[in-house]
Amino acid sequence: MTLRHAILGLLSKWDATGYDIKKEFDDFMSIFWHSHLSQIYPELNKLETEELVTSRLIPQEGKPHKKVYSITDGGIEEITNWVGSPPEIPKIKDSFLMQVFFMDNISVDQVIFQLKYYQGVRQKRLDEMKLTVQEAWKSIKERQTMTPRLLMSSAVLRRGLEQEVQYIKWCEETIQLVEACKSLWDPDASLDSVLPFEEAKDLMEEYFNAAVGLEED
Amino acid sequence: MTLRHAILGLLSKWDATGYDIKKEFDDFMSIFWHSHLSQIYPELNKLETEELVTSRLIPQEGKPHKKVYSITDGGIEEITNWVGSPPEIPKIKDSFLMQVFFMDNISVDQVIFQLKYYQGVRQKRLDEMKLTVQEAWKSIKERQTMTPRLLMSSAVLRRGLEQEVQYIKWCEETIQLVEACKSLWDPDASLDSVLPFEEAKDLMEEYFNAAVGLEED
DNA sequence: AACTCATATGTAAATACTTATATATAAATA
DNA sequence: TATTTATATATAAGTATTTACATATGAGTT
Repeated sequence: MTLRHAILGLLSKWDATGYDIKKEFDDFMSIFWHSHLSQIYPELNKLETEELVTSRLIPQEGKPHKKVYSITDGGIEEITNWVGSPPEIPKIKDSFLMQVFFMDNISVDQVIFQLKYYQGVRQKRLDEMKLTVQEAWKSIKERQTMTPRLLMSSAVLRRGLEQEVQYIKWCEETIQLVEACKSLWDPDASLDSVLPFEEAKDLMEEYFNAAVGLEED
Repeated sequence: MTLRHAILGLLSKWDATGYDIKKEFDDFMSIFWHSHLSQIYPELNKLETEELVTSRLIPQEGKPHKKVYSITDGGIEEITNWVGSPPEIPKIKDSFLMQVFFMDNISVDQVIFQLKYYQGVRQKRLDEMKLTVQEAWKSIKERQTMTPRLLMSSAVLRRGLEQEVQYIKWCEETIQLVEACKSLWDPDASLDSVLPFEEAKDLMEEYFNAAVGLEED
């Protein structure tokens, strides 16, 4: 039921085609949503039969015709109600964290490789996002205006950015921890090469305290 | 295709019933995964026909019988391959961030209310998680042993914790920003009560820099 | 005494989402 | 020149997920 609100929310800002909506999803909104055209088009149809949106056909030369959707008063009411309704904690599906959770099944070197690889992928994403922010920031300064709309989308953008920054930092610190605890993986290690528990404990405490105070007694 | 890996991963640690797996999902694994029993049972059946797991019936007195699943060599191979396969950035669906994105449709007071409410919900979740960590930590110190398995699940746990901490901090700082920019919402405000652009710009810059350096020129 | 919760396994139906296919043209790239 | 990409809409088929239903018992709560 959230896809309809993603669509209505966008149409409360501008008129748009299904294709436009998809581009918006893939661009800025990818921080918190995604969807395929094959899901967007039927949803727009449903919204039209429910009279939350209306459409008009716009013929184009050389390109396929456009079906431009506009929001109705009913649609505005629906999206406004939803935005003000009690928020829920989204149920996460993070397949990489799941891989990490089961990484005791592979070698330390593989673990470190996976973490480094993922860190790189996230870094690339962060770099792209930073470019977007800088462009947006430039145009805001040129226009010399600040609006609630800009404010709220900036809040979302900051959340997206800091999420990337923090994931990268987590990768880094986890690589360090695993590197320091390497000998735990080796069952054939001689006793003096095995990590003593006290040392592991200290490393872990440091690792946790870098992110959250555990205030334990 | 990830549910099967969640199940196989768990069965690579211990034998379990579908019911046990569901509890594990709802408990520790909720940081990165969730699923319903009505999806877990059919998936276990599929895994059995593919010979990645085997099952045996265990009758119980007073309670329904148990169907305990064990992983096979084929299952171990499958999960090991998957854990070592190239990780992908999960596509996020965060309906709260979407609500925030469209919050220019409601009043400032409602915006602040929504943010405060969500912060509270997240805080409650963090408090629960902290309790779990403290218990786990106590038992680790009692057992005086550290293993790759414990290490990797600790890494996931830390990620979960810091995610909560950061979301709470984001709520706090966003509330402050919105509070400071309140006058933007009021179209009837007299000119001198409207937030000047320069002031808004400074507030925004501070807001972004608290999380990420934008290194702009 | 009636209701809810935890244990335990399942099926059925409905919804949501992904992947593949179909059509049509212009522009850009290999 | 052939392929890919972008524009634009749409359907079909398959997979994944959620919600509802069905059954059974013991323990705890209202």
